[in-house]
Amino acid sequence: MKLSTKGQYGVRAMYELAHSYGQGPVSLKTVADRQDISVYYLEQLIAVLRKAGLVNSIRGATGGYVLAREPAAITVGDIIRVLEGPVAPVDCVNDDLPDCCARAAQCITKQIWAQVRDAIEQVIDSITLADMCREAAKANFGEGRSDPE
Amino acid sequence: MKLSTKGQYGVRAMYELAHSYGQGPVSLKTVADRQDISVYYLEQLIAVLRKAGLVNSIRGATGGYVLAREPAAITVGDIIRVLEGPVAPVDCVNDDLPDCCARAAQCITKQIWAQVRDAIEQVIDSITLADMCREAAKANFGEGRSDPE
DNA sequence: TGCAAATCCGATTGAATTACTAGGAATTGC
DNA sequence: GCAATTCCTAGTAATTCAATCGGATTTGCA
Repeated sequence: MKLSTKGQYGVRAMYELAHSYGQGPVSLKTVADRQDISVYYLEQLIAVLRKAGLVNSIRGATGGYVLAREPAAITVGDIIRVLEGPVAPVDCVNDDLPDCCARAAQCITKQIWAQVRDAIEQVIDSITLADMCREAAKANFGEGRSDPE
Repeated sequence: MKLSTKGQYGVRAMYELAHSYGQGPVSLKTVADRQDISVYYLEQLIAVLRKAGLVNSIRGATGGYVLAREPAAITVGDIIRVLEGPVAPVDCVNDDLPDCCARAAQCITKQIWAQVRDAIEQVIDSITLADMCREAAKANFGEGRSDPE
């Protein structure tokens, strides 16, 4: 039941873009430095996010990345699904794979995994990047993360 | 966010033992046949469950396995934790690893993962093997799974 | 007493995944 | 034209997954 670093790093990187939303593109190097992530690795993750339409890129010298939508319109669930795939603990409750299990009909565990999936989705689909920014602003009242650069 | 087959098979195997609870030991071969699991593989999983005190074994010719507690006293969460480890989506909200992340203090994502963990736990810790047997009995009213052997 | 059925235990293995690392091409602001 | 950036592809060491196998030990039963 682990989330890989793809999802973890992805959410942190997207938060960083949300944090600077409206102030022009942010370079990957900046994001990587602020969140302690390898630039090379982050490069791959952001490519997936870009292809999924969650971020836009600006090439060239002062280029970087920008959220494709406003922070309030992107949820943690959006990011995780793009980077980790469907949030189904097992394939038989993954709607993208309708008939993956021959035992589905008589399987007693299927409804349990569906409940787990729903519980996870309810959390991650209700938290937006805007929510995260709000939380961070509240928490850092007077310390640390108010550095102007 | 996937559950490995360890957890899936483990829950199904434990359900099978619950299904025959009070009727003497059930051999691994029987469990494996009924749940379409490799006996060799299941052998490894049941060994873990035994060492964790969830099942007892009876060796010898008519031996097999028996739940160590009554079905109502074993939850899906018990089984998953034994076979898959702590249900923390990331290590920083795993209570067994107190100081695994230097960024914990200023990390905005930590509380999200804690919410995900809690949501999962609320589901799997509230479902017992007895619940599963009850559900199965309800569902199979008149079809299939009432085979006398 | 011996056979068969079972649990036990440890080793191996092919495939996939993870988390990077690296190299180099293309784009663009200054 | 140079430096900073995005873009694309490939490689790679380590780990985990999901079995598979061989053989030792225990025990019920004829």
